[in-house]
Amino acid sequence: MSTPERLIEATRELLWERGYVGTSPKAIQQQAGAGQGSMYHHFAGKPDLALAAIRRTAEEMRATAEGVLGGPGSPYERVEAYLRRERDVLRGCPIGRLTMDPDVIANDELRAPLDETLDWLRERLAGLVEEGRERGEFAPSLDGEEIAATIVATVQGGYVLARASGSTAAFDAGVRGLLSLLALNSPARLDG
Amino acid sequence: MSTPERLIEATRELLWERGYVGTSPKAIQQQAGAGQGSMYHHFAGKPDLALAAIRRTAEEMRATAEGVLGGPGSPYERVEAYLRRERDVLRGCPIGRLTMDPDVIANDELRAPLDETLDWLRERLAGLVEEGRERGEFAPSLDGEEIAATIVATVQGGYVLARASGSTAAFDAGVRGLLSLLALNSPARLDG
DNA sequence: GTCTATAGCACGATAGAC
DNA sequence: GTCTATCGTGCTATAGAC
Repeated sequence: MSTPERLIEATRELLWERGYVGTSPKAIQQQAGAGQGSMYHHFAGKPDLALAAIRRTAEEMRATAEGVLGGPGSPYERVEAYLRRERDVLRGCPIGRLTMDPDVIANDELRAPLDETLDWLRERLAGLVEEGRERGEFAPSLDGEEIAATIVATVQGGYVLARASGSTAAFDAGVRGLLSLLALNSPARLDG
Repeated sequence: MSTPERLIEATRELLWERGYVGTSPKAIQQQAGAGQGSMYHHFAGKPDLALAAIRRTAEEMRATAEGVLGGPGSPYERVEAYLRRERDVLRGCPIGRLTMDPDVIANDELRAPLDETLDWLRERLAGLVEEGRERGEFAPSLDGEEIAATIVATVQGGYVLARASGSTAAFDAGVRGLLSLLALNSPARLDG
């Protein structure tokens, strides 16, 4: 792996683990096995490197989500697959966690990938919910964009509950609760 | 206000704004208008001061939640009042945001208040949901603890969505979506 | 109780040799 | 491209005068 590659990967790991404020250039260099001068040769500085890392993580997250949301099954089944997909729950969401970082939020360039990714996810889910509503899988009174926001928020908040308690139980409970609510008024769903 | 008081309040503000990793003793001293020696006279160090600040914020959050959850109205109405209560959405949750702080999660003493507070909140809501279910306000198939986890997660995740987008819209959408799901199978609720 | 002084180290970045 | 050296600043904390 090339040095810029290793620097980006090291930054991705550290941003996930410790956030932007908690990640130092020195730590990145050590994790990447690269020297000081090497890092500053390939990147303008910490914000520049973080931007590359965040963009890659955002792309990866979109691809992972699309893999499930664009997969087989009815809209409800795909939403369920998204909610139940395997996650490193106690590590949290590598994109969502950055929203709590003051220096990321203060920098529009760093914030943009977060906004775009979560916005894309909500719109993707909203379309799926609308489709499911037309099929009678979801109650007609539901609003696709609102339910999509609830779904994404439940996942993001699930990470918070899990990390606070040091256990994945609360995340799983939140997901099960949401699925039970979504299954209401959906006779087909209560069969299985 | 006494010096220890001012130091705790300054720490609460900074922890909310910048998290534990992003908050320095120097910044605390400046915000509190206290000197270096003064801070170390009253507190053992940054973790000790943070613990006092976090405990106070946790207590305050419990009291605020109890004010709504223990208020007037049916269980559904009290859950709705909790979800719709005024919040400083773009600032995020002063307790929830700390779960993304690696140094807080690594320190059991600092993590404990977060765990206890969110756990209390979930149990309080779970009891309310169970009560509402017995009254026919919520579907019989729902599980109190699961729905409680979904409610708290929706709020915590709503903050994430709001901060990513720089707007409160997504938080509000998530709350409306959850309320519409909770109102399903509750004929009384669809009247109004 | 509060102050200033100082410690030892890490921060984020630049300079310039190789 | 990568290295070491260095910069000026800020970190967390201690010491000791007042």
